Amino acid sequence: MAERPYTQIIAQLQEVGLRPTRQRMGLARLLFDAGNRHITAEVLYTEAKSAGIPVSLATIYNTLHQFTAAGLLREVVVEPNCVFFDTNTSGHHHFFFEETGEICDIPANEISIAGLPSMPGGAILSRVDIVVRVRGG
Amino acid sequence: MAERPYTQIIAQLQEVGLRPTRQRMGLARLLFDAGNRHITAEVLYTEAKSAGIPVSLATIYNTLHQFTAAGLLREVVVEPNCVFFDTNTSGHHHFFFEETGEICDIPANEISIAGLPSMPGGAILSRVDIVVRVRGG
DNA sequence: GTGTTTGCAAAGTGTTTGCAATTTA
DNA sequence: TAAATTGCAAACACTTTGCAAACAC
Repeated sequence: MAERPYTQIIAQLQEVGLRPTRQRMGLARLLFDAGNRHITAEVLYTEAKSAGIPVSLATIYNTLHQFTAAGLLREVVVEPNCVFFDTNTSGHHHFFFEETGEICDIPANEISIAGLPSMPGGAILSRVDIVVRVRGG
Repeated sequence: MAERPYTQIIAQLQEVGLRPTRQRMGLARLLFDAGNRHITAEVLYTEAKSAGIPVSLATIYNTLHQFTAAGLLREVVVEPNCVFFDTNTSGHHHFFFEETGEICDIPANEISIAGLPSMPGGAILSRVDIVVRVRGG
């Protein structure tokens, strides 16, 4: 996969109101230039280190939350103490492999909800998360 | 609501292979004698204290996990650092109120999945969790 | 220059563990 | 009495915070 030009990464960050700092650009490249990813803070930190991006764990957390708030990432929580950040922010759902603790996307056309429940008085639908938990495979 | 006789609580615990200790019986009463509940470890600890059940937080965690393993409870994880234990273990789903951090049951007949995805090679379906996230209400 | 971002190390949160004392059967 | 259970306090993993130095504009 060819690297995106820096100008494009800079534009992506500026569009959501984030200054294109060295750390954010490096992390954006790791996150968004390799197809859909489901990554934890620790793993991203390790990857950043091996990629030679000078960054601290605190900044990893800051950046992941800023990217999430900006709509570049989606947070996926399946198990206690296991938070993934998903680079696919479009409506889709996940398989969760109970043995390995990993998740993967369910193709959008392979699942849907029949009959959304009526919202409890006055509530507004925000999002529907479906997790299909599987063993083995 | 009339209290269940102790014999019934003892039987319930023995059925799943747990010794009916003072702590487990007290917690079982708090958990199961008040309809469907979605409770956190901390809240159960507080309730146990006010109910005069002599119990430590470590035992709360042990007991919740033992009850879950025994099928008396179901663990529901929606947000990082927010684990609920649900006394309703039959197949059903949840609303999550983003502002208050609370959850509540979705009546079973009000939601269902159209078209389960094909399992990734060799995997066996364990469970499907649906969380309908709402704001306000 | 001014305001934002970063890194460090410390603090925080929720949960688990090790082990001696207690309780159950 | 033997085995299971409990409580305490310490350890733990993960995440957040405070503040000074570095950086972007």
